[in-house]
Amino acid sequence: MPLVFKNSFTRAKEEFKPIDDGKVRMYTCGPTVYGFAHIGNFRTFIFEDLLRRYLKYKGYEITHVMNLTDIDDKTIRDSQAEGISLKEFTTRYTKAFFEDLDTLGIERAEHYPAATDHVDEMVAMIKKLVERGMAYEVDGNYYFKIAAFPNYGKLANLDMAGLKAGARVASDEYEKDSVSDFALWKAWDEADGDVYFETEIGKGRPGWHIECSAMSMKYLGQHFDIHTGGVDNMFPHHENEIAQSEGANDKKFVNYWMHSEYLLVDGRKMSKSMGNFFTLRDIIEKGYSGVVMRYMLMATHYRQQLNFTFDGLEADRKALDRYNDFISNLSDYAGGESSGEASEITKKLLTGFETHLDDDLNISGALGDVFDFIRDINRLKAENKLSVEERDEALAAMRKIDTVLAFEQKQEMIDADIEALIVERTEARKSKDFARADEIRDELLVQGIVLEDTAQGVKWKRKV
RNA sequence: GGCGGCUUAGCCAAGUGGUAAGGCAGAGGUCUGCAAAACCUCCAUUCUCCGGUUCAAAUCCGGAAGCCGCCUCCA
Repeated sequence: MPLVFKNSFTRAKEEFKPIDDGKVRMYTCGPTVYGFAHIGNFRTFIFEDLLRRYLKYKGYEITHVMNLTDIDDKTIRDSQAEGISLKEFTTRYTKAFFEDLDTLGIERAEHYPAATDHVDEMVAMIKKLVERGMAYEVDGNYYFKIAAFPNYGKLANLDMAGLKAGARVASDEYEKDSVSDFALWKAWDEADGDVYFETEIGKGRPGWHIECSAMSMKYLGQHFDIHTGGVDNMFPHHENEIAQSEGANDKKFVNYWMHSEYLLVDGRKMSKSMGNFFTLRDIIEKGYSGVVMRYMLMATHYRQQLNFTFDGLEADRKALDRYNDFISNLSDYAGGESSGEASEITKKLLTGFETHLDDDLNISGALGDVFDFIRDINRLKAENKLSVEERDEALAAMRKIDTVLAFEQKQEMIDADIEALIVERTEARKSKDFARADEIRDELLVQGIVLEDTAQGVKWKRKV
């Protein structure tokens, strides 16, 4: 089965063929580190994690770059409001961002270049664009000349000639040749305070779009395989990246563009004024673990809008329990007689899982295969028709697909006092003191420990 | 005004021509302390509506309704 992706640029599903055999170079638009990232941001990062992990599963060697935007209007404004340096301010939120990635089980990219560390590369690129007649300077500001790039608008399918000069164009940009031209470099002004770079093209700071072009080129070359991001970045950001990169290099920039759809909350785009705005930290504080959020953000196909609700999160918690209970209970299973069916069932899981993910990361289909497998193996187990070898084969398959899903919860050691309570409860049950036993169980639940009385004795797990 | 997407069971969600995956909820059952947890079984003659093409349509074509988004802050 060939691996197929929907390419936003051609608007068609295409077989994935890397530029270099067995290797994938991909770029992802990362966060602007001026606050805690919200769950909509993480929907995109989870999609990219699924893509990355599945490419690795398929045996590709990945070079993945995610930029950190640590300079822009918002970072400057908010750091000044706090009276701390831009660096101190963005370092705080960069650290928080990596903590959040860990919470969600998102695998690290190979490179996380920060914009402020790559101003030289951006300046070089701007100079090149000016030399080639693709950019011009007005009062220390540099703009990209869209008229010099005939393909502009091709990604977003916009006809620039038909665009109206809308009310949203800022009035202070009157000096541009065309309202559509975008800033590559912003000359220093008083509002920037001590935030500026002294460079060959003057004192100022880079625009947002140029950083992704300059940094992707530095780490991935002028032409690479996959560029991802949220749909809202398609225009103008990615359109501008194409214009800058191809304008500077005269070479195709990216082979496959992949965009993830929006996350909505209660059917609407998140906004602070609507009261439906959540950071990952808000969700964690409400008692959900990162892996539940991971499941929710991942379980709906990346090109479908995902409506976030707490009811949905509860349902996902249960589904995730089923996944983890299966692995845990199967690991504890002592094995029985083989019925000869298990190998076929396990093979079906792997085939189905791969066939679905090969089809533009059809995760819902893949999860359907996983839950089919869980039911089929549980049935054999209930009838004692699963041998030790078959059990291990099934577990190995689950571990294999979990390198992509990363849903499995390893049960770390529990505290001595919790252990003592579990022992006390077992004693209480022996002496038929069920009131005390239930009291202890409820107490442990508050601490996030769920107990299960099985024929082989008591089991515990952490609530996810 | 221009461009794009979506509408499948109570909720979430796969399925792009061959007769409706999966999860949650619900019902029944196994185990058990008439418990919890876990596990098993059942649960859409039908895919927003109206036409059309076809031996065959949730899937293709035309039309209607509703919802979401993009058109220079935005994952």
